Amino acid sequence: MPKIVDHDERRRALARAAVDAVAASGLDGVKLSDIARAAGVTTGALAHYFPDKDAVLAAALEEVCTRLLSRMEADGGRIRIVEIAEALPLDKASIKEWRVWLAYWGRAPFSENLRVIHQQYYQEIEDALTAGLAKASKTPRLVAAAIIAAVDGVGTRATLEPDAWPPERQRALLSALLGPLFAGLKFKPA
Amino acid sequence: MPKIVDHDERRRALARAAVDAVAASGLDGVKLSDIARAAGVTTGALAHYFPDKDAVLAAALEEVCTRLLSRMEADGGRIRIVEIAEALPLDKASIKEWRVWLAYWGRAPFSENLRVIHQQYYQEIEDALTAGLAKASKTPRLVAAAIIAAVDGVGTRATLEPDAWPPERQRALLSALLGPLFAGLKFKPA
Amino acid sequence: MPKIVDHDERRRALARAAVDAVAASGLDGVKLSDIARAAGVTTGALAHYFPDKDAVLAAALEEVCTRLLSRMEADGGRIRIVEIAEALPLDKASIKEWRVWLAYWGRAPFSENLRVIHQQYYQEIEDALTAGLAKASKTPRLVAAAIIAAVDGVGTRATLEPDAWPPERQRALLSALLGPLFAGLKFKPA
Amino acid sequence: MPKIVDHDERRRALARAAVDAVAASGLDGVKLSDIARAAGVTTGALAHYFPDKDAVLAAALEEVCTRLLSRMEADGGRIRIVEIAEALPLDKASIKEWRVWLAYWGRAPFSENLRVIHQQYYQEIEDALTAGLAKASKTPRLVAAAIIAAVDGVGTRATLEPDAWPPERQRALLSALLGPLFAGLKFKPA
DNA sequence: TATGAATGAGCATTCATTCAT
DNA sequence: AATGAATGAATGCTCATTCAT
Repeated sequence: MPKIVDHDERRRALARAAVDAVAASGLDGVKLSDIARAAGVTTGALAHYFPDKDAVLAAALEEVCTRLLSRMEADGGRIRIVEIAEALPLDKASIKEWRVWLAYWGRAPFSENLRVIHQQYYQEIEDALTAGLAKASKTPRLVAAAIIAAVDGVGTRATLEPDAWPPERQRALLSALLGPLFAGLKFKPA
Repeated sequence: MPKIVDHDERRRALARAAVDAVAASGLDGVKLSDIARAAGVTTGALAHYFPDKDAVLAAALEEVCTRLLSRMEADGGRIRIVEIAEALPLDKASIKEWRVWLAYWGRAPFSENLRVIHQQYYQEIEDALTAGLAKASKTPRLVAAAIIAAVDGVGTRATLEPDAWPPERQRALLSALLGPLFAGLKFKPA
Repeated sequence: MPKIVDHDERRRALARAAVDAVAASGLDGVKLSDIARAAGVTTGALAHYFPDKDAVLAAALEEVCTRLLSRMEADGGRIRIVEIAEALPLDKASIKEWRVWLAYWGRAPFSENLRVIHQQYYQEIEDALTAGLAKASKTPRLVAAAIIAAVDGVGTRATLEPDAWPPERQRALLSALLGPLFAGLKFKPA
Repeated sequence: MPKIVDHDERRRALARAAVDAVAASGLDGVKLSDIARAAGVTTGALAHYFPDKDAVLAAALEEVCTRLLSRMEADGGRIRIVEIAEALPLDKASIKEWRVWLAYWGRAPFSENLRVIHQQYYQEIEDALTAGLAKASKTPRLVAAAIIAAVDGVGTRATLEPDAWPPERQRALLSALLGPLFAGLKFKPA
C-alpha cells in the first residue's frame, strides 16, 4: 500500500517552506536545498511536486499573495485607515512577507510567470477596494489604486528601514497620506 | 608611458554599463560578462576597477541613485505635484531605472552594503523635501515621507504593469494621493 | 532508496586518486578535474566529500602519511638499517609517494593545515623509533631524530635524481650514515 | 640618451626580489606582481628581463643556490661539523632560504629546467666536499653524499618545525649523525 | 626601458537537475 | 514517494602575458 499523501497539501507545505527560505536567504540566494531543508525533505522530493526551481519560487509568491489577501479579508473588508494599516509590515511575520514580496518585484519584469501572478493579485485587491468604495467616491477605482500605492509606498520604506519605522510611525505616515484623501469622500466607506 | 585613463571616469562608465545590463537581464540574471560586454571590455578589465561582482552591482545602484537625485534637483527643487511626478517611470529611460531600482529593493535586506546606499538616498531626498516644506507645513518631515511613499507606491505599480500605467494615469494617481494632502498645507510650498 | 555508499571509503578512494594526480602533475599543477578523472568521477562529485581543493590535497597528504607509516609498521618495527631502508624511494610506487611527500614540504610553511599533518606524522614516527631505541641508547630520541633525518636526506636526493640513485646506492648511503651511529649503541636495537 | 642600466645586475636584483616574494607567499602562491612589487617595479618591467614566469622562478632558485654555495665557501671549505652546520637554517635569513629551497624540491620533478639547476648545485657541493675528503676517506664521495644528506635531512625537519628546532638542537642532531661517521675517518679532514 | 591597462584563457566552485535504488 | 549521490554546465575570479604609449 503506497503512502497516501494529499498532493496539494504537500505542495502547499513546500511552498510555505519556500517562503521561509526566501525570507531567510533572499530570492537570489535561496538554493533548492535550502527550501528542501526548510521543509524537512530532500531536493529530490521537490522534484515530485514542481518541475523546476522557477515553479517552486512561483508557488512561494502565490503563497505570499494568498496570505496578504487573507489578511485583508480578515479585516472584514472594511475600508478604514486603521484596517488598511494592518497590511503593513507591522510585526515579524509580516515583515518577513514583505521582504519576500519586495524580492519578487525585482524579478517580475523578467518573468512572464511572476508578472501574471502580481497582476492578478493587484487586480483582486483593486476590485475588492473599488467595490467597497463604490458609494463613497465618484472615482472608486482611482481611490482604490491610491490606497494600494500608499500601502506599497509605506511598506517599502518600512521594509527597507525596519529599525526606523516602528508600527506607529508607519501608521502615522499612512494616515498622513490617506487621511486627507478619505476626508474628501462623499460618504464614509463601509 | 602607458595609456592614461581617468580612473574615476572609467569606473563611472562601467557602472553605467552595469545599470544597462541589470535593466536588461535582471539583478539575478546579470553575468559579469554581460556587464563587460555592455561596456565594451572584457571581464578581466572589470577587475581593475572593482574587487568583485558585488562591488560592481553596488556601483550600479549608486549610479541609479545619482540619476534619480539629479533628476529631482533638475526640477529646481520646487515641491509641486507636477514636478514630483517627473520622478515617476514616465519614459523608457526612467522605466529602466525604476526596474533596476526595484531589483535592489529585494536584495537590500541581505546586503549591508546595499542597505546603506538606500538609506543614504532616502535620507538625502527626505532632507531636501523637508527643507522645502519647512514653511508650508507644521510637520514637514512627515509630509516629505508621504511624498516619497506616494512616488514609490505609484512608481512600483507602474513599473510592474507598464502597459497599464501610461504617464497620464501615473500622474492622475499621484495627484489623487498628494492633491488632498497638499491642499491642507498652510502655505504653498516654494 | 538511494545508492548506498560508504562515505569514508569513498573519501579514501578519492584521496588515493588525488595522490596519483599530484604525483603525475605536481602539487601546483593538479587541477581538480585531474583528480576527478583519476578517480573516475566528475569534479562535482568531489564536492560531496571535500569542501574545497585544499581539503582534497590535505587528504592526499594524509593518505601518503598513512602509507609511509604502514610501510614502516609492516617492518615489524625492528630498528635495523635494512628495515629502515625500506622507507626510501626504492621502487616506482615509493618514488611516487616521495614526490608527493616532497611537494608538500614546500607548501607546509604556508598552510597551518598541512603543517599540522606533517608534525603529527613526524611525531608518530619519532615516538615509535624512540620506544624501540629505549634500551639501546641513552639518547633514544636524538637517535630517532637522526634516523628520520637520514631517511629524509637520502630520500630527498634520490627523489630529485632518481636515475643517479638506484636502490643499492641509496642503501649504501643510508648505511654510511647510520652504520657508525648504530655501531655505538649499547645494545642492539630490537 | 637612454637610461643606462646594467642588464645583468638588474636581473640579479629582480631574482633577489623573487626569492623574497617566494619566501613570503610560497612557490605556488607568488604572483608576478608580488615579485614586481618586491623589486619596486611593475610586471611589465619583468618582461624585459625574463621571457616568462618560469624563467623568473628559475632565476630565484639559482640565486638561492648561489647563496648557499657562497655560505659554504665562506667557511673556507673546511670540513668540520661546526662549519657544515653553518649551512643549516639557523637564523631568519637562512630559514627563508631553506623555505624557498624546499619549495623547489616539490616542483623540480616536473621541470627539466629546475631539475638541472638542482643537479648542478648538488654536483658542485659534492665535488667540493669530495675533494676535501680525498685524503681522509677511502670513499670520499660517499662521505660527501652522506654529509649532504645529513644537512638536507636536518634542515628539512628544522624548516618544517622551526619552533621545535632552535639552532642548538639542529647542531646536536647534525653532530649525532656526522660525529660517528667522522670519527671513523682515517685522517682528520682539512 | 618602463608603465599599467587590458586581455582572455584557465580553473575552482556552485547548484539545479537527474536517476538508480 | 523519497533518497541523495552524481552530473555537468555555468560563472566569478585570477593572473600571466601583451602592447600602446
